[in-house]
Amino acid sequence: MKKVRTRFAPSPTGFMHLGGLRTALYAYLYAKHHDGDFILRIEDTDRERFVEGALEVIYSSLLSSGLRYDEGPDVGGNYGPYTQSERKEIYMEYAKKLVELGGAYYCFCSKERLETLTDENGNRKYDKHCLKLSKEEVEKRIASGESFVIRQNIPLEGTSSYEDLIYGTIEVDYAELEDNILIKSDGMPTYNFANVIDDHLMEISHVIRGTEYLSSTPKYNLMYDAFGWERPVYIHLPTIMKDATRKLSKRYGDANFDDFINKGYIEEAIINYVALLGWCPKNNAEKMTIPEMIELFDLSGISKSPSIFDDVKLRWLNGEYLKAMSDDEFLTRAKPFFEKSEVSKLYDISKIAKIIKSRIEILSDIPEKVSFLVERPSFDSVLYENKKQKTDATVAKQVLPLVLTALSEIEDFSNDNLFKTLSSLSETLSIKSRQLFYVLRIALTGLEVTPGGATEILEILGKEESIKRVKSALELL
RNA sequence: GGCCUCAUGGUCAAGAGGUUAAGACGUUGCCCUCUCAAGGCAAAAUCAGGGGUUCAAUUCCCCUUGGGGCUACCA
Repeated sequence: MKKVRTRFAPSPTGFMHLGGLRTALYAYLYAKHHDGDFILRIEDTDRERFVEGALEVIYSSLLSSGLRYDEGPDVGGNYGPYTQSERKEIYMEYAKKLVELGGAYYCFCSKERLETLTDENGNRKYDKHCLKLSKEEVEKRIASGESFVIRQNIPLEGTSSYEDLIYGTIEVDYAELEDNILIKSDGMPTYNFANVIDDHLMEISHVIRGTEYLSSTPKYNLMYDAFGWERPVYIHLPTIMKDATRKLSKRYGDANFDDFINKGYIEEAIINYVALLGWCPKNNAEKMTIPEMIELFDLSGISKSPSIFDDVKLRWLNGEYLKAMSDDEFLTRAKPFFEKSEVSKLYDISKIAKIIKSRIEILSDIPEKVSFLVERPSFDSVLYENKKQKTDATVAKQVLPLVLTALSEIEDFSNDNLFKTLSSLSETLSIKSRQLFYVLRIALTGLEVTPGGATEILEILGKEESIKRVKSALELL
């Protein structure tokens, strides 16, 4: 059996689009599931769209996502070069061959003339005007330096048909297709041409890409046929949507991998979530590692309809990854986000990390969650009032002074010890420990809701700061 | 407009003629609990509409409606 070779062929736009990332992931999973190769090819034939640093974005996003490619511009391989702009001569050579085979022809039409071809609906279809030019005339005009393009010669009638592994049989009438440009006047190929030549030359067995190519694939097949090449297997993927009517767009930052990383999502969670958009493994697994996905990946689980990107679920999944991390790993990843706040200078962030891990979904939630540790609170005493806990300012007034003395006598400010000592204090006061902890927590933080309980917060604040805070809370009462 | 294509809860989705129509996120409630999370339990919520085919359609066919894509010297 032929070796499975899939490819991811992004154009260097400066972003790693999440839709593109999913396409890359599926191509990778398919290849690896079948012990095949995954290839990266850069489609940079549009020179006007060149973006500085865009290649690095592609390389690093793929790598940090765990999608290692077997061949590519920066890792080499036997089918290079893997950057289309470096393959210009190859395309020209094959374009000329296609002209000889009758599958394409030179065209000298001016932009002005093409515009006269526009119909009442604003659509334009080339009229094969230059197809009737004799070989001699074409040669003469090229020799004289006239600018030209090479167009695909598509039959005027007939129907083309192919099998897509997701969508089934696709039939399109040739009459619907235009004699689109294969080689531009700058000598560069268009996507329409380059993808065919490269996929064949690089021996890509399965072409995995978005549905935007579903209806133009017949054009590509025509070329495979004209050259006498075997067509690849096609696997078209449904679109990822922002909402019911809009695609995920790079523009708005809702589709950009790096933006998600900067917001404190972790790579594994993004990849995992994106894998689930349009694919459901046989065992219905949701949280999966890449090796597990490779094992489970199957085309029958891929859906045909577009799916809407749900960042609420992504956040949840990211939270799952966070919770599953060891404390050390979490701390390492969370550190940059702690450092966006003053807390990292004032307290032991490893202690904060422990209590916060299960209370955030993305790392960028951290600074806001811990800000109360930086600023000593000022608050109204109504905060002490809580019906369920049976507390209010009166309870606070009664309990807090005694807690203060207790705190100043405690040497071991560990959570366990604080809990034990203060619990027994509540017993001697014959109040519920939860009442004591509630008012203490309020006194320490001035917040109705905090990450962690009173004793955990005491441990983080330390003896000195804790006492200061309780004192100042008493003054406010 | 033409062509291609899609359609199960709010979202991701399983199910491929006979099911009490899975599961997850979210929502709501309860339990646990030093607040909140986390964790546990439970509940509400779906087959777009209309025709066929069939003993039987969410499942097959057709139409309608709605969504997406293509229709570039962009990919």
